Amino acid sequence: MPRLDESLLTGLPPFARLGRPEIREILDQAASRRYDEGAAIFREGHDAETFFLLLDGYVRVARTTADGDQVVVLHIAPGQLFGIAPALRRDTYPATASAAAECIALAWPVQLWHDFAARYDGFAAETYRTVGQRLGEIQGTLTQLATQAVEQRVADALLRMANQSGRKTDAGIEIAFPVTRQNISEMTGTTLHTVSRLLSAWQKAGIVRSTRKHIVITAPHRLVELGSAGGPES
Amino acid sequence: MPRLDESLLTGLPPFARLGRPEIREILDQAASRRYDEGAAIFREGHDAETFFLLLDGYVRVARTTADGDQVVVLHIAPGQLFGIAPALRRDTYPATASAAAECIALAWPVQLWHDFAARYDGFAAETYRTVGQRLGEIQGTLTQLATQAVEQRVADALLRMANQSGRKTDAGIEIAFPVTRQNISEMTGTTLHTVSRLLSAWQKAGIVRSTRKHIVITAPHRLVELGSAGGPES
DNA sequence: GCTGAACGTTGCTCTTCCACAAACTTCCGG
DNA sequence: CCGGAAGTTTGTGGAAGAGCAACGTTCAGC
Repeated sequence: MPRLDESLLTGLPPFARLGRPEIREILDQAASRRYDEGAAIFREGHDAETFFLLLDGYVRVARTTADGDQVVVLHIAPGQLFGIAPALRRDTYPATASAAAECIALAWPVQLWHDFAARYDGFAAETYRTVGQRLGEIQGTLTQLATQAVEQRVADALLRMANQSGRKTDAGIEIAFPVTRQNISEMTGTTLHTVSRLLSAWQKAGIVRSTRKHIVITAPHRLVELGSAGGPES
Repeated sequence: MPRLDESLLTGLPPFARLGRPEIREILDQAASRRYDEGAAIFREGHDAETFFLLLDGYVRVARTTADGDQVVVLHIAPGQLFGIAPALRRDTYPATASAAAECIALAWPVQLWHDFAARYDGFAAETYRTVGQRLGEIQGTLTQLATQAVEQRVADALLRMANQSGRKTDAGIEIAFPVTRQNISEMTGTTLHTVSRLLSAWQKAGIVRSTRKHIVITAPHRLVELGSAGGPES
């Protein structure tokens, strides 16, 4: 296995306060793994044996209900830790993670988590900051699901993805990983049919352009109007 | 102020591994506070200056949307820590907490949190376990909201409250704190009207008995049927 | 014992969105 | 180049549940 380069970790929040030697130590204990698009990284309920740092790609975290429905809880962007069950003293993963696009991740055995937390300054703090952010994000999604209409939720879901992973192109903001209508429906608690209709309508209105698994937002401001409140008030 | 008795904390998970002298230390730094039913304990977005342990009563944690809707995220039962923003490196509360029933809580200034975590064995670990549990709970609510019909969500909300705070009476399981239809609708993302109709129907069917702000579940198993799957499959 | 406020019930209407269905397009492997 | 799989589009009911409205009930304060 090629030796991993230290620049992979420098600058990332959990390791921000560390010097090269510490980063070297951490890297030397990591395994690098690759996942094809759609591949499962870990599954809900399984023993949490590993925690991860996403180097490249996007990870989708989802839960499955008793009757087989999927609900997408959040997305992980490059540079973030995930599968951090040990930080919350869980010995089992609370959700399923799969590669939304082809992914490269570093993996460490859970036992090392407490080591890292004890030994490396800022590591635990940053991890918990991340947990806090995700908790907030999930609460936000919950709130939206409870109060907003479908159109607003879908608009917001698009904007959230664009914010977290948007690539600016000449045509507008492009969501950087493959997304199906089905995926979006799983994020917003609706059906792929409804999502398809909304996207078609928005495309006709010039707000988005979409092809198979691929969405570009051409008029973000109009989507914001749709999402945050409902139609433009009188 | 009367000196607080050590028995208040012995046996509670965050302090389980501590001896009397440590518990004494912790208590001596605590302020005891009382809140009337409905009183706000802290508000979303305000500076997190204090964290709490609920001794008696029930706390409702909610978020408010831009257009004034409330969404109840979870309930806190006696013996649990809450307002633990510092554990997640937040300097502001992510939600609003108010007393669902009259409450007695211990309060400490946030600065002490890191002290406690560093000095007292098991304190941080137990706190994070709690965070993990709540995260799981919220994910569960999210999943339900995204996939289940209103009737099932309301049934489940009742059962959750009964599980967490149920008092067994001769008539059935009684929810130990005051709940309005409005409250339930805020937990389930529906309207008080719909909740009222459901409760009426269930009362006619002999599943619950309810009076003003007060609910007794007389046939929990039938509610479980309603919640977990939908009507009894052929 | 009144009065007003908070809480609860119920009927009706109307919209939203799901369910079902069928066809079409894009993509990939052989 | 062909065939199938995966993803998408569009149409047509129909049902669930929100919105609106009006009225009834319980309770606390004076």
